[in-house]
Amino acid sequence: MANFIEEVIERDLATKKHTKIALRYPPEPNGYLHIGHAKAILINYGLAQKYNGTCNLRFDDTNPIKENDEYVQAIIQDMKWLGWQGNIYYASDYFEKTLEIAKSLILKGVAYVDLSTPEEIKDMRGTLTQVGRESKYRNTSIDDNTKLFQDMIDGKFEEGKAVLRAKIDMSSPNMNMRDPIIYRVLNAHHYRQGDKYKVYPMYDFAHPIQDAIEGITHSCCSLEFENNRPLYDWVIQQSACFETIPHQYEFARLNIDGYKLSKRHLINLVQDNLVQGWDDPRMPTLVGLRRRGYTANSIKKFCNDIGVSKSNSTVDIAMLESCIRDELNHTAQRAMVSIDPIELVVIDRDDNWTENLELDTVVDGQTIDNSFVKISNKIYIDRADFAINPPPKYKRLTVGGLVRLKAAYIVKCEKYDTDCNGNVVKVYVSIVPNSKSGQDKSGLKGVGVIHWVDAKNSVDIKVRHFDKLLDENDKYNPNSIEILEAKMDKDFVNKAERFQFLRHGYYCIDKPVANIQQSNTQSQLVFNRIVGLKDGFKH
RNA sequence: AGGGGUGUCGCCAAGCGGUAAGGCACUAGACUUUGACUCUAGCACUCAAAGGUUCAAAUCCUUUCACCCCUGCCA
Repeated sequence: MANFIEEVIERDLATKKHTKIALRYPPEPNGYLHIGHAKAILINYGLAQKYNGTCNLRFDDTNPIKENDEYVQAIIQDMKWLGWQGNIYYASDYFEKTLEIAKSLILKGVAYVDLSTPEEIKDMRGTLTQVGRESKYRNTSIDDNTKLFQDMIDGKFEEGKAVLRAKIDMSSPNMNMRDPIIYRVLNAHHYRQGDKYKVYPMYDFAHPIQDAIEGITHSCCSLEFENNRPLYDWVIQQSACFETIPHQYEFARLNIDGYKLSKRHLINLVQDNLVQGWDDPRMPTLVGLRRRGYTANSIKKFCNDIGVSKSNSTVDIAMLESCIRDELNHTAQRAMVSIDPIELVVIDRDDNWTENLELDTVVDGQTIDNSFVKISNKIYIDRADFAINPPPKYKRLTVGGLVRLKAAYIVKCEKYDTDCNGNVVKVYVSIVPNSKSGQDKSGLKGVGVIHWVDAKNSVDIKVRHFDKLLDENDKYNPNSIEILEAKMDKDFVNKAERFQFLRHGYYCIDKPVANIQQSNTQSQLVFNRIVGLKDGFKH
């Protein structure tokens, strides 16, 4: 089952239009990559792999004002994390060639220097329903244009005083074809080229040239560039100096319900300190997702599942969650962790009582782990696992009720203590005889099971639960992070990075992504909840 | 004198004239020492709408409607 781009490639390969395909992912280094970029990366790199081609990483660094090396390094790291391999190029390395082509267009009479003000140029462009007007500089002689452009290159014009324009059609219904600007004067320091250049090419001019230089066969980008394709083709055609003629194909960008996938928006969240940084676990950035605990494989699976099409769509976050659950269900270390714990005392055992119990993990009928846990007469259970007035179908501990302590015994609740506010602080239970896990002769069936943590063997941890960063009005959701106190068996803490905390969900030890400075350094162990378990309990 | 795209289940998405794949979500049940996993069953007589062509239309034609993109010296 091939998507529409694969169909094009298969046809091009079958007709020998190309014997080998070449793709590229061309980010501007002006921010961190997010999961929407992962989709684009995986489409391009995935296509290259599937058809035995190549996929370059090319930094589209034609606007020095917004770009820097921190972003370059971060992007390289994220690309590699996703499994990409290939060559790295920089658009700014092509500036000489780009300049040369611009000069040739002047010589061909299809480019001219316009000395109009930005306002005049905007005014002359017309509107969506009105044709534009031709600039008075449109018919300057080739010699004068050549000299004028050299003056631009030499820095003889201030910013905004001169631009190089392609001479196409001021009455085109496509605004991009109304004599688009292809070079502008910029007195900015370029993070790689320094102060070498005073003029910088515009995306529409530079991009097709970059593709052609690298021999790209299929230039895949997102839908909003559809209107730029005629200009892309125009530049390639007018340049007339390339062996391979690249073609542009557009696909819909990713939208996820409850998230806003735009660099601009994410950079604001970081700058406004609404999040801790680019790698905040709530962020849809690749570094954020990674810190949250998502694996590269789960993101690949997700991008594969959502498909490639040209229709604008918004994917349910449940699809992403399903991908990581599916993976971690088979790979995550299981551990019992008591969140918002209350004390539970076994009244018919003394302080010296201890047993070593076997905790098996069975998934899909397969035993994937055997661990051991100690128990004593003082343990912790979740506050939510005890109820004085249980709701219907409650399968946990109630006054006078029975429940099995996972991997241990069935216990009966004898009594409980509350504090002055009526909150339960301690629950007392007795052990049902002959009910030990694995050798149960009690004859009791259908008893609910809850997890627990041995008090003597426990360590305090914090767990962080996350919700959507934005509310339904796209405003910051202050409840997007919740920090809870919990108890964990200290023997399990270092067993893995990613856990399934039994009956809770999948968690990952919090570890700031390298390269990114982290403001809060906690001495206490912190686990991020990647995603909760599906909950079949009908409340 | 506007142009370029897209509309198939709650959400993605196959389908390319021969009688609506799949995934996610959801519902019911089985199993269960995780209310998880797994299993079983259910979930579009209909493809934005209306006409038309055809033995046969989501697929072809016509008209209409809705949504997205384009008037940066951003990419």
